Amino acid sequence: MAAPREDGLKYERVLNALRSRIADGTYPPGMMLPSQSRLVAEFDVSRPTVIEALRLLRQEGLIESQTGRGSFVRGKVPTLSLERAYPGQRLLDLAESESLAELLQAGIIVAPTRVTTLLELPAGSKAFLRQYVLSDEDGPVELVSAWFPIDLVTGTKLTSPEPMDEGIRRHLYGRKRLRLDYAVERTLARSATADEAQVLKVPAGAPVLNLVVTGHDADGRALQLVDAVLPGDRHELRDAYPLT
Amino acid sequence: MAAPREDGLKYERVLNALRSRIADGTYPPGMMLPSQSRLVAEFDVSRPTVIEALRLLRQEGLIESQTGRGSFVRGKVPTLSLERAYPGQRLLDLAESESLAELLQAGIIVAPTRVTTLLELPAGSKAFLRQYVLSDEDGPVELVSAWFPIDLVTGTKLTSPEPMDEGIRRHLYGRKRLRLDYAVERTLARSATADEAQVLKVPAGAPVLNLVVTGHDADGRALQLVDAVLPGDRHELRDAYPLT
DNA sequence: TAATCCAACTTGACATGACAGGTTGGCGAA
DNA sequence: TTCGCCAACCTGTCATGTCAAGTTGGATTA
Repeated sequence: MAAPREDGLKYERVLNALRSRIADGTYPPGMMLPSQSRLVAEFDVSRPTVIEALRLLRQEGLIESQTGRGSFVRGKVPTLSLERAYPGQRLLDLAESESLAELLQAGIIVAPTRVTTLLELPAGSKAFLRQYVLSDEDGPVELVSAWFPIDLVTGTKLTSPEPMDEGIRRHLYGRKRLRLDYAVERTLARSATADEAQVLKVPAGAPVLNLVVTGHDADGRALQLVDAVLPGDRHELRDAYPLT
Repeated sequence: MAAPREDGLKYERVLNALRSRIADGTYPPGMMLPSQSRLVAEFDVSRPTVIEALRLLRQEGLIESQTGRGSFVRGKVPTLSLERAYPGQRLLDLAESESLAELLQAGIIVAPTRVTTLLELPAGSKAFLRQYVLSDEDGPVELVSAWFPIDLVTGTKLTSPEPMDEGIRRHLYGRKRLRLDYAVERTLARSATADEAQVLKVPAGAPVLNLVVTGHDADGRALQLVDAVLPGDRHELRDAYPLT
């Protein structure tokens, strides 16, 4: 009666089965799923287990349920969505695995006002900067600057120009007991600076999309700022999600 | 033992109580919540009910749970997040309640390529456009264009220049049985066109942030396109969310 | 024929009980 | 003193059963 721990969780088995039936068209959009009691019979699990699987499908936007009627397949949200919804989340992760990036500089320099403001540092103070460019086959597509308050990085491996062997987050937690808790993401359009234009190989003053993401600990203190600049006319951010 | 339907659901009572204790600092960030069994005793509900409340708190990013240890209060995500995560969702809603907006035009005109492509219409075809400007005390801040395929709006009240008395979505569903199922959102930076510059009162060619949101039905057909242009240097999109 | 009522389904909300497996702190042995 | 073991907690998962409430379609009635 208890739990077959080996081959995965029961609600996951139901979840995966239903998800793939939706994906391969066995249950086309608009169709009603088998009722909960029917699923109970088919998968030989209890109703709460079925309900858990349906809840997750609903959360993924794949189905919707109406009491008294049933659960129905929704249209296909072009995958991705959900987990990778926030571009900024990708950026914070990126600062950890900079595999395909070319490091431009790593060092302590005077931070621009925008950075000191968001990191809550005194104006004119210095901060640690790691900056790199991401490219695809057509050339540079993204200029990423990761800023850290100095007191966070002194005595850590962040200051060395070599790639990090462990993630930044784990590193900060190990050394300073600091954990990122939430992020604030700002999106704006502006003209490229001369430096940016040169690195990204766009005309000076060309419109660029600028993402500024700050990572905060549970007390609201800003621990990290990642600034991404991408050429506005050549790249766009795309995101898909279900409507309710 | 069954259900006091009148005064709200039990898991909601627990949820609200815990949420307000987190909000008012009774449970400060980092603190461990009372264990599930303690909450069962305090609220006089069953454990599944407590678990449901905790699940929702976790989903809101307010707490995090570790098996074997307990549930812990996370830092304050500056509210909003969650529901209002997608700027595009706001835009699709906006097209329904255009209270504070000034209507610039409403009519059928030849659609630009970008619009016909995304709405999957033949190049050069006409489409229905409703266009308005949103302003705040400093002047115009957003130029919004809502496009619809012609066959969707003929015979509906959408073509009249008066504000709609019922929402666009409900209207479409009532007349044509069409339901928006998911949205695709694109964010890019570009230079303002002459028209846009004039309406938004920015210099010609100034960088603008451009959101293009398409609403699709369950079959993937694009039913609606909303294009928002905002002056890049004066306004930014901001979003906050928990990190996991 | 048309309106009404009801039985059969369906989802949602809970209670109770049970076991698995991670975490922690204290106690006793080396 | 230090290491290792173990009992006490804690969350996660799952089964079984109950009741409420919305929906639907067919039988009954006016």
